[in-house]
Amino acid sequence: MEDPLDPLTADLPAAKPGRRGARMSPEARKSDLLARAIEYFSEEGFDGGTRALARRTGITQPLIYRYFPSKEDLINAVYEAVYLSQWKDDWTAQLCDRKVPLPERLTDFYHDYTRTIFNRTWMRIFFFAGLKGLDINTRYINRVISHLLVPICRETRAHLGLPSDGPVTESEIELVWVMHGAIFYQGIREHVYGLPGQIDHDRTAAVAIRMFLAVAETDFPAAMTSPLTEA
Amino acid sequence: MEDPLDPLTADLPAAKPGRRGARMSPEARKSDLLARAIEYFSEEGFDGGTRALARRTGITQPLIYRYFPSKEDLINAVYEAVYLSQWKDDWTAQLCDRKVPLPERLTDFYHDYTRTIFNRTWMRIFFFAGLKGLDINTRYINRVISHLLVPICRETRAHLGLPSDGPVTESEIELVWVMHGAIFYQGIREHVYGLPGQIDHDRTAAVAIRMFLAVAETDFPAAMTSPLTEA
DNA sequence: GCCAGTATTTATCATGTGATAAAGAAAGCA
DNA sequence: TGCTTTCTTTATCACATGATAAATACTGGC
Repeated sequence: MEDPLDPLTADLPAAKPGRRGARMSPEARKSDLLARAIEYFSEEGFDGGTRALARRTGITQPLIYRYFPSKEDLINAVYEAVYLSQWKDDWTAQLCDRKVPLPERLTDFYHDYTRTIFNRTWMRIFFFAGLKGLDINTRYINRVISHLLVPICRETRAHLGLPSDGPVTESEIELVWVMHGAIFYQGIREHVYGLPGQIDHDRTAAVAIRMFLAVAETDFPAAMTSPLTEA
Repeated sequence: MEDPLDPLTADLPAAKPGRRGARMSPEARKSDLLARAIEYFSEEGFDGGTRALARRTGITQPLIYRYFPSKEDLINAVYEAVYLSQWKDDWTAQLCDRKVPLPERLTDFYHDYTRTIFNRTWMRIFFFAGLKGLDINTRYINRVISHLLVPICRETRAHLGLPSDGPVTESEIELVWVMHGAIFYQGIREHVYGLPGQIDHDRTAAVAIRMFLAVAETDFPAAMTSPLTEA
């Protein structure tokens, strides 16, 4: 049930440390509750009840409302902890560091990135939120596009010796989506479908990157002047 | 809210045809209710209430229980209609028809396949079920592996002139997953993330197929003798 | 036109939900 | 020790849920 690879919930005691409701400082209680909520909502979805969450946390249900005014506020705190606070601005910088060859940059980036997002809580909450149409999901995707995919397009142009001044087109982004989707889908298989996770992510990501670079060489020139709208 | 591309829910009247509860034959009522349930659960998930479903269908809530003994039975009927009954055995045959060149077979297959699954109801219910850990999801994935991915592996071997007798390895399947995931991910972007669907699926699938075939040429020989377990 | 059959509704139950108010219990400080 | 603070629980509300039983209203056959 618990994912040892997830830094947000990894250090939680198995079930209940001592007896119920052992008095804690507000900060400790709140952060423990938040970690439990991340774990719990990633299993049950946001329709999971506050009573079951309280039981898991080792407190009574009304106590939740002392630390979070409403269930919605608690859910927002979960988003904040799982997505916003785990995003690294380094990723964009890393992708754009032309002192390193692009294939290596992509390999390094996806190594880092998948280590952040390929865990049960991140993946599952992401899809629970997506299905509910919560804006956090849309905003995250837009961030992926603007901070990761578009830079990759620009770096790919440079890598291929193409003129890099014009705006990045939808067609170029679409090519990057193919690579990105192929890699991301591994996490879906493992954590959403629940397939046994014996995939070598780095190795498979390397394949997807090679695939992308091979096709980009032939397709990017045309994609740059695509009739589709810009991004 | 409604998806004109989904044959299962396409011919539903806008909201309520006449007044509430206009008497219908059991067959007509049941099939209408099922179609509404597919549409409704694909929006709200399986935690959606029976009262809201009844309102959408234009009947009262207890009437649902005349046609389906429990909510669970209704959900099972939804699975049956969306997944089991829409699977085409032709797909495997089509993939294995060596009279046609493999790239063309893959293109044709993914054209058909994505026309079946790239709609709001199919995609969303698939993920609702996956997150709930319902076995229908696992069974479907296993079917995809055995009836689609493994055959593609065998056909790829033949296409490349490799010996095709040994068992298909996990490494080979992993390479096919990269292609399959890249294509499938388009549907996720459109229907789960809710991004505006201006993607040319056939065109992007063609890119993924080319990527796969290019990498397969260099990677399949080694993958065939991978140290990983067989499938 | 009436009556039997059945599709549909109204009324209701037991349970579960998010949330609130008041009572209790543990800690810090004089 | 006693008092104040505040962390935690008990008791409870209003409402929603899946499901059942009885009453109603429509339809077809005679």
